[in-house]
Amino acid sequence: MPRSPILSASRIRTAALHIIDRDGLDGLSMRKLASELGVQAASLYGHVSTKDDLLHEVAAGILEQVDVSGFEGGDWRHGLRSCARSYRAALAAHPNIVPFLAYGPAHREASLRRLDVVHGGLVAAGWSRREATMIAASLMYLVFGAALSSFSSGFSEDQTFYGDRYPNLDKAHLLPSVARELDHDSFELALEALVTGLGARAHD
Amino acid sequence: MPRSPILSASRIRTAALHIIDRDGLDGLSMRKLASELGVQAASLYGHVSTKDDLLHEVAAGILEQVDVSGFEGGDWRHGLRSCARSYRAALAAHPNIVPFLAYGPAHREASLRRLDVVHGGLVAAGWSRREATMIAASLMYLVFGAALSSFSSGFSEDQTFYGDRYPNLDKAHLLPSVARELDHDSFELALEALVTGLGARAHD
DNA sequence: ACCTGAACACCGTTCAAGT
DNA sequence: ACCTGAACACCGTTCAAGT
Repeated sequence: MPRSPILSASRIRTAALHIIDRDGLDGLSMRKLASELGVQAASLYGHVSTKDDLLHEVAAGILEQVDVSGFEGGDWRHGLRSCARSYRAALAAHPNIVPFLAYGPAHREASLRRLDVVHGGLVAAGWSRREATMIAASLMYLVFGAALSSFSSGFSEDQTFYGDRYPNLDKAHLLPSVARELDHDSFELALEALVTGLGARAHD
Repeated sequence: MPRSPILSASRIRTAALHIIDRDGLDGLSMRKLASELGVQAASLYGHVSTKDDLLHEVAAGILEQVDVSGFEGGDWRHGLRSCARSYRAALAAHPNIVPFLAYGPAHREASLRRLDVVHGGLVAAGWSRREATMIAASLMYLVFGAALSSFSSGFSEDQTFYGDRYPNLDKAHLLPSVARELDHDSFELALEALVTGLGARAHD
């Protein structure tokens, strides 16, 4: 007979994220979550309205980590770079939830607030409102694409898996161990190319 | 008493993709799929080994549409542009399946074959094997990011939803009707910036 | 050869009931 | 106030049985 509550919304969120990190997005069920919290599934609904809602809350917690302050200096190149890196790091810390995060980010309060800052920073740097929107979108494409279709996930440790079917591909790059570093470098290359490419049409 | 089979693997794939397009990825269940084919759920398992397997087959059918022939001319800029556009178009035709497609594309035969062509084209144009891999990755990031975190999905028709909370955001850009065009233009901007940015370090 | 009916082990969610 | 037990309407998948 516990005098203080076992459950709380934040304890539930933490446990849910832990399960997602460990077992994947499909590995999270309300029953498993409850059992790991030492409780019955039905008990969760006193603190959380729905599974979907819980996921949105977990998602918001991750978005909260994204640091958008790089735009404060007035240098849009630095703002873009630092924001992109921070965003990517936040997503890479919890790769399994990215597919959910990517779904309808526009409705998310935390997402819009950050988008607003990026947009404002770009306009302050001389871009038109329309350009600012498109550049912010490009940034999102890159960040979510990198987090999602990441090279490091999905390659086989077994080199013979690829056989000789792909003559051009460098087999060494398909090793998961190499792929993590390659993912990082590819993201940096794409980010730098984007900033350089945008610079070619900048107003400064 | 039908003399010819009702079901076939391809009829099942077509119906599955139709349901995904209409009801979303979560809207596809084996029971619903069976019922729309006028059959019991168990019957599907004579033609398809598993739901996951079915999804992979549907995914392969979409990847098949991606045209990678733009690299044949030897112009890597044209190759990159045409491949990116074709890829994006293929994904945009079936946005609901993109989260699944993005998951572990590296294991997919169709995906690897196309990646091999892109890689070969880049190397033929003078990029190193490592650069070619990173550029191909960048391309994937952009394409999947654009297909997934697309602006056109997720914005509210209701302008008052956003209130005055986001002073910088141009409210007009949040309209779904405008967002589709904005998505296209943003993708083109990012693609052009990427090609330009890469050109700054090209070997030609 | 192809499809069905019934079953198994799961889901998310609700709600009266217990403490 | 907080948690439980049982139930409802779903899942994916298997398998003996029907034609």
